[in-house]
Amino acid sequence: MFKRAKQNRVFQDVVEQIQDAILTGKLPPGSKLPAERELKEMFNTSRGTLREALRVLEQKGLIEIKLGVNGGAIVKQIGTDPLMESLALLIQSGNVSLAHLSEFRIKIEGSLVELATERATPQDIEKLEQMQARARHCYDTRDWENFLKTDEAMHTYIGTMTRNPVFQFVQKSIHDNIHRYYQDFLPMNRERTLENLTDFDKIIAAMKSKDGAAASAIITDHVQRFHDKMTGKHP
Amino acid sequence: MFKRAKQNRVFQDVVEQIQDAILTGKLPPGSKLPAERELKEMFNTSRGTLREALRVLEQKGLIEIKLGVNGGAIVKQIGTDPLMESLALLIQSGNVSLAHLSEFRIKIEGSLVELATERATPQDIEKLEQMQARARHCYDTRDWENFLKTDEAMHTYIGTMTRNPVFQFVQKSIHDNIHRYYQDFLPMNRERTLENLTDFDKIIAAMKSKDGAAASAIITDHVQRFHDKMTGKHP
DNA sequence: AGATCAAAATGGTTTAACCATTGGGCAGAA
DNA sequence: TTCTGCCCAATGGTTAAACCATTTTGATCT
Repeated sequence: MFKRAKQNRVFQDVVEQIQDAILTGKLPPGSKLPAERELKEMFNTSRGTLREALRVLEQKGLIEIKLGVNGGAIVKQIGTDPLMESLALLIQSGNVSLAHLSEFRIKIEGSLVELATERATPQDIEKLEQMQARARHCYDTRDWENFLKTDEAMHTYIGTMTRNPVFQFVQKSIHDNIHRYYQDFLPMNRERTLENLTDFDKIIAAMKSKDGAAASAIITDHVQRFHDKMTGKHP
Repeated sequence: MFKRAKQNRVFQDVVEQIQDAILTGKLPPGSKLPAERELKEMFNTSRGTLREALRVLEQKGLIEIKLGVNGGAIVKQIGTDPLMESLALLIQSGNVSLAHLSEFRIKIEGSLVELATERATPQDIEKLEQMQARARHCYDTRDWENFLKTDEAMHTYIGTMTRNPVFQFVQKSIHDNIHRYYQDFLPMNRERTLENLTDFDKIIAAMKSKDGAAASAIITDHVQRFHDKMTGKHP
């Protein structure tokens, strides 16, 4: 019949008011909030309490705080950073294992490539081919570090080709979190890089012929092989 | 050559130390931190600064703070709540649309059901059939509210059948965030509920015969139809 | 003009006090 | 004895005032 009376901590009220103003666009990204000593007056609270509210907003990724004169709280463009951090916490806590993540990635990357193939423009294909050429050059000159960077950039670019930020975020967060823990076990040798090159050749070819199913199958297999190698070395 | 010297705000150092202790298991879930006035001495800092650190840890979902005597900061089991909150922020900010979410859901739910089918135990099937019976009873008595609850419970249960928390989290967060904004447009009528019942009949049958591809196709179509109806009413 | 330094604005930290909530214990009534 | 009501102490929540650290601005000197 009755709901529990709301526990009202002052700083939470401040957080809600500012967050509301940001989400409704009254405080657009890039705009600066008044100085702490002014805000304190506006909210009729103490500086300590106000600062607790700012800490929360900062942690949520809604504002960024700069030092010095003309410093202060600046409204940020909302991004995926806090999401990534939370995910990393989940993984580090052991509530989610790398095997779980990897399994998920294997499934999702197939769908992602399929969607990317459907929506690929000629410019996209061209861009991918340029990147693939760069990767091949790295292979020829045995520049493994840049090969890895290019490889990652290609995966990321395929993510943007979906034109769907959810796929992009999920791919990036899964990829980052897997590699953060696996990179020590990444043996970069001729064999593996060549395999990578061949796979991407096939994927680009499948995309060119608009064969989403084929592209999906290739990348699924590609990611699966990576998964097997890593779990083999790190059981 | 040199990295920028780290901006060391005192409260950040406190956050890191406590977070470290939690993640390494030195502070297991359920354990209680010392009182603020003790922690303040241990870290050799002021209470205000210490409280800023606690606010951050609270926002990260690592601790929970209780009031009164015997109150204090209690280490929480790390869960998906902060992740869900960040995702909700992204959606509310307009950086991610419901169409994006829904498209993602259509893809992921298929993979999820496929995996669930592979791993379904006879007990799982039995559980699903019980829930389906309950849903049918709700349909017969026109109890739409409980029908919806049962429907959601079945989706969630299929998520747990994957035995992979990543699938479970992604499914739950996507589902929650879609329904939070769509529920006003949910017309619960005989036709739609019957359709739901029929779909689940088919899915359970496919699971029984271990036909993951079929189960996947059915649920994908199911979710797609939901998506079309919602976007039709709310373009 | 350019270099140098001082001042002011602003976030970061400290201190000390008081308020609010909660749980436990104690005294008195039933 | 047992229940009720009250008070007390521990603990988080809030306030106030001061000082420190960083950074920009601009005035001054060369």
